[in-house]
Amino acid sequence: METTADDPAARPLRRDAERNRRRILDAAAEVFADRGLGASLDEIAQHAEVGVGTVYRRFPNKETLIDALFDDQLDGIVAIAEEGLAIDDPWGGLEHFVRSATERQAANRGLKELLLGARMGTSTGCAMAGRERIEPLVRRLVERAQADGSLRPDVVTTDMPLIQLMVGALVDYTRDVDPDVWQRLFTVVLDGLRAQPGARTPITATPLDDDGLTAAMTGWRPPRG
Amino acid sequence: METTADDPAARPLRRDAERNRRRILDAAAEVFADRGLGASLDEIAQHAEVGVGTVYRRFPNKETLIDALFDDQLDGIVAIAEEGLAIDDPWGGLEHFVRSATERQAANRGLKELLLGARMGTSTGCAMAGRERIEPLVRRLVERAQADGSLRPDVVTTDMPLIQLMVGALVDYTRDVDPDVWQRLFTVVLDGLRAQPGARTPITATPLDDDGLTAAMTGWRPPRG
DNA sequence: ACGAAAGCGGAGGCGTGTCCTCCATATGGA
DNA sequence: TCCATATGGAGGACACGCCTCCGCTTTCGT
Repeated sequence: METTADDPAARPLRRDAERNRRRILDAAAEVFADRGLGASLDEIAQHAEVGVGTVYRRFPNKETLIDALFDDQLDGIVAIAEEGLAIDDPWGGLEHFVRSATERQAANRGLKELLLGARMGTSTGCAMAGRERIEPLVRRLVERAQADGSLRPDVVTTDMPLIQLMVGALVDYTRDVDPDVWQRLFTVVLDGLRAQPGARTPITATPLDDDGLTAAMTGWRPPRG
Repeated sequence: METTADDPAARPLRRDAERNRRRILDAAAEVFADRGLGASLDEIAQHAEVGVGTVYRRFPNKETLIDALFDDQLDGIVAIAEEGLAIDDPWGGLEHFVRSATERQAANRGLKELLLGARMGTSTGCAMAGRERIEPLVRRLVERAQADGSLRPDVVTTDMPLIQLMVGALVDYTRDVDPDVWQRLFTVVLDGLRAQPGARTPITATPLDDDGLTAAMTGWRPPRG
């Protein structure tokens, strides 16, 4: 019980091994975040300045590594939903969740892929568990905002992940050109979700110019999984 | 000038060759439409009940085949934009364009990829040309609807392709489970685009249930290009 | 200080999947 | 008939990803 509650009969790792373990974890976090889960372990090893063999010694396969990395990332999303529920204003709570969750997915391609189930045959299992934890919270956020009359009554809980998906695609598409444009359309979507369309929320992010659009269309690293 | 204005000094193809050419074109249209441009020529050959060699005899490479196929598909999109401009009501015109174009992309994955520039290194060149023809028409649709006070003034022309992209991603994600769910969120987006949010447009398509959502998340053939 | 145990790197095996070529064989049509 | 034209599909060339293997290095308890 000296390390953590990780492995019952586990001697602590040798100092160099522990150091490399961290390097790998850090590198993997970085690489998965901006390349997606399709990133190869070779790529991660290189980024960690470590041999592939070392990666495989510590994490028997890619899935294990992903699980190790994203468990707490998923907790982060759950926490966001809980924060949303803690906000008194139902619409504010819902908006907080959708916006913050999207921001996090904008910053982390791997997380997005995990949440939306794209990529990876068996989806690493831990993703499923995460989604199951999130779903009831979102349901409550939605119902609360509808009861309150701020969210249009004809949307349902399952529409929310689809919105995340849409905006997530936009994020992937534009991130290299301008990491903030997605907020423009996000505002539009949010306005479309309101039950009482009092006023439009002003769009603040600057739009893409023609060159930017062309750049987004042509320069586009396919995800691969 | 007996075939069409295809090749200046071209003898007509032998009857069997011509027949196969059609088979290939038809098969390619079908396969690209529902698998995306990433579909392999082997796959197309098989679907056309023809050897791969035959495909390559007629179309020296994949790009040529794609160009041959999608030139008029792009014309179709241009035509939709023109129809939109022919409609008196500016909002109606814009909506006609966005909705119809999206429908077409929903029915044709290859077309979507071509228009949005995902996939294919050089994008086949003809895609660029197509986009350049479409852009000014869309610009006019947008400006007209804004002058008229029906489209919110803070969106710009370059936002339109981004909307197509978002909804297109949704379409890809859900098509196998329920080909119509995308219309739900499309309605939301459209409502968010209106300048005067008089009333919400009712959402008509039925939502995904939990199982449907799970199915969409797990069963997901990656595009590959 | 020293030796065994733990760890390391990265070349390379294996599998997969694509584009495209090649050539023995078949077919259309003058 | 006869040959230019066309066919099919095995397989070459290549790229890429996951993961293993093993000779060498480092750590750490004694």
